[in-house]
Formats: sequence, C-alpha cells, structure tokens
Amino acid sequence: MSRSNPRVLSTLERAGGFASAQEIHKLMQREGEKIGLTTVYRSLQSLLGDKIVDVLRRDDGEAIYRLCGDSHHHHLVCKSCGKTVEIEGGAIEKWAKAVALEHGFRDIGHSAELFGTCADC
Amino acid sequence: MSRSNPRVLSTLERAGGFASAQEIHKLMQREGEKIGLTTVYRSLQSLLGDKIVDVLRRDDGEAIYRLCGDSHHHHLVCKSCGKTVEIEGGAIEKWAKAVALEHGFRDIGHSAELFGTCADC
DNA sequence: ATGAAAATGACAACCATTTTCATTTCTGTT
DNA sequence: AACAGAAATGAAAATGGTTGTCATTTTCAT
Repeated sequence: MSRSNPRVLSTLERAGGFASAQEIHKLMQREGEKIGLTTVYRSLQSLLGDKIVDVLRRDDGEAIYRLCGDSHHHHLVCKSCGKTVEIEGGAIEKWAKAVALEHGFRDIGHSAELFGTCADC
Repeated sequence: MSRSNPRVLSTLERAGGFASAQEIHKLMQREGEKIGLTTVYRSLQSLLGDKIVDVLRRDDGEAIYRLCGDSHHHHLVCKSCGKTVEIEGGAIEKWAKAVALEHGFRDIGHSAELFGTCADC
C-alpha cells in the first residue's frame, strides 16, 4: 500500500484547497520539488481513501481534488468558475432513509452533488 | 457544421434518456445500425449546442448525455449484488432549487445515488 | 549492517474524446 | 440526367488525463 506524500497535501492546501493532479505537479516542480507525476496521483488516491480530500470533475472531465472537512456535507459547484459552496444535507439524509426503508434496503449511504452557474458568472 | 444524426437521438431515448457516447454507439451497432463512433460524438455535440441534451460526468470521468427536460430519476443500488431500483427524485429537485436560490446559483442540475444492502443480501 | 517492506519515478499502456482527411451522400441548379 | 459545391461520414491517427508496470531507491526495525 502506498501512503500519501505530505508535500502533495501541503501543496494542495497552498493552491487554495482546490486543484487537479496535473496542476499540483506543475506547482511542485515550479517550486523546485522533485516529484514524479505518478507519485502525485498515488498520493491523491491515498488521501481520497482516507477521506482527507474529495474529488469532483471539471467540465472537461479533469479530476479536481479539494480538501474536505470531516462532517458529511454536499457541494454546490459553479460549472464555469468552479466556485464551491458546502451544503448541509439534512433533507437528503431523511429522503435516503425513507426510500431505503420503502425498498427494504439497509446500511444506506448516498452521494449527491449540485451544480449550476453562480451569481458572478 | 455538422447536424445531428436522428438515429443517435432516438437511441438515446431508447436507452432511457441517459447514456454515454460509447454506450450509444455499442447499442446502435448491436441493433445493426452502421454508424461510426465519430458520428455519434458529433451528433451529441450538436444536440448539446441545440440544448436538446445535457451532459454530466460519471465518477470515472466519462461523459453521459441526458435528454433535457426529462424528469430524471435516481438509483438505489445494492452494494453486494448490484440490484438496482429506479427512484423518483421529487424531494431532491425541491431541495436543489431551494439551495440554489439561497446561494444565488442558476441553471441548477444535480446528481444523486443511493447505495446500501438489499433485503436479499 | 542487513533484509524486508514501502515509496518512488520513468515509461508504457489505457481509454474517452477530438482532429484529420479522403470519400460518400445530399442539395439545388441547369 | 448531369453537374458542382456543401455537408456528412468514418477510419485512422493524435491528444491528454489517468493508471499500471517494474526496476531502483529509501525507510525502518532488528
């Protein structure tokens, strides 16, 4: 198993908590860090698994990683500028539980994302 | 400029109004239609431009196209056997609209999936 | 110091998507 | 029907993000 290279996380923080693997790699190289693209990807995967970061997709399909608080929440993302708002999902939790019960499912989890165009775009 | 091949649209409809370019292409070939993957992509681009379809991203980054104005549904998936139930998302639609308004976003879309363990597992 | 396990990175493989370009089909005009 | 020009098509190559491979280096406990 591969562990996260701590410099990757700190670079993601420095990038504003929101960047793609390629961007993180370029940033690190520009700052003189010697690190391979492969290691950046691996570190991000590991951070993902540990739920320290979160992954979304840009319009062009590129994956962008962002730091994630540990409380369960959802995101409202602007499709054109990437601005992100964290959202409480109380309504969804209830809905998920109700639907699960109705169909005899248990151990319910859910994922939900909202996307649109923000006021500035 | 390229126009949409009408068979692409009708195949997307037949697929439940929700499919990737590759899936549409495979479906058409399985049904004996002679069409190139390139044309499928081109047709989808054109349908996008005409706002007849909408594009989202799967978790793996693949683009999935959806008929616009299609009241879409969500899925409740069993993690162990894969059994899937289609679900109405009225509650989510309302929630999405409310949250969007609250934050000044417009043209709101959303994706949501529920997963758990079904009664048989 | 020594060996085992983990981490690393150069490179190749993958796969969805786009571009290129030669060929075919469609369209309207004579 | 014949023709020309435009649009559509699709095979193949190019693109680009991401993942897999594997030999080498580093880490770490004994």
